[in-house]
Amino acid sequence: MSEKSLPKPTEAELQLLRVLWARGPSTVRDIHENAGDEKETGYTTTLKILQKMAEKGLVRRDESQRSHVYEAAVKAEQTQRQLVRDLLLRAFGGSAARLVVQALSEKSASKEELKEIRRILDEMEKGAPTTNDQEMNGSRV
Amino acid sequence: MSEKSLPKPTEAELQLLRVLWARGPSTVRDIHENAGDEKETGYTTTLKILQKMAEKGLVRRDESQRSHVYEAAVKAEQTQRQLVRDLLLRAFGGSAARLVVQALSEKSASKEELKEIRRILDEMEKGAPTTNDQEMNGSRV
DNA sequence: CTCAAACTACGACAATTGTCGTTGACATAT
DNA sequence: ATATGTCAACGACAATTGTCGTAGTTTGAG
Repeated sequence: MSEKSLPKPTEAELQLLRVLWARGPSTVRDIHENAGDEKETGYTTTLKILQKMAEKGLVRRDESQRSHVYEAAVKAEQTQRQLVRDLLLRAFGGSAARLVVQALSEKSASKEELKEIRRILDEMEKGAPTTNDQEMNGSRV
Repeated sequence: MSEKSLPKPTEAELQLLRVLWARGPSTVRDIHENAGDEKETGYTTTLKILQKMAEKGLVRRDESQRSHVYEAAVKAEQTQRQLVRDLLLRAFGGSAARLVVQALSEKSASKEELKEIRRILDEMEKGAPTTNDQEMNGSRV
């Protein structure tokens, strides 16, 4: 029922995953051109990282066309949860509350977001009493 | 007034920082013996990492004694904020709300924590409108 | 005084990551 | 059909990280 926890993506890998999550299946060139915010890097660099990711199982590759088409093999929410859990244990001693505080301390505290978070808290107290493994939302990263 | 954003600590470094935050200034041996939850590692490994951290400015070293005494040069909250900001940008497109949702989805959602978070939300909407640089709590990580 | 234990410093090493350059296969426009 | 451009696949490489082993020094016990 659940994929056996794939390796934590590295920074460069995560950047490419973000492109794939946003665009859906794409060619290397498309990924490369859409990934280049931070630092400009060569085409073959992107290619190689994608190949590594395919080996690791982070992406799937369709080789039926000359230009291979890559697709994310992990869901955004799944990966985000993995990263948050990691940070939670590694830096916050498992206290979600502390992590949330720091997250909210980041300028981001827009009124809409605060409202959204309250809504989620409400749902949370009502709905799932203990664990919650639901999938909940839909894409957009 | 503000330290010029030191490098993001690596995993091993963060583990040692956690010990320093919890214990205060300590000798290498103390740090080594208290850090060894996950994986057992040699004494010199811990020593070397601390030396690297001193070079980077993550810790301060008191060499006045034969057994040098190390002390965290970065505050827990400061580092946590840095890590959260990093994750926020890197994996959540800057949306704190989404990060919070994932954080809360981690089993950790104890009633006390939820309550605590609500309290913080309240304070947040009332008090500091924009930034908040207060120190707020006391150690324990 | 002598010898063992504890400590720091230093160098070596494998693994990982990100980055390119080159090569050879294809495709396409002229 | 030839030349130009695109693409995947390698191999090479520097930098970083975590891990030890060893050497040399200092401390302290007997």
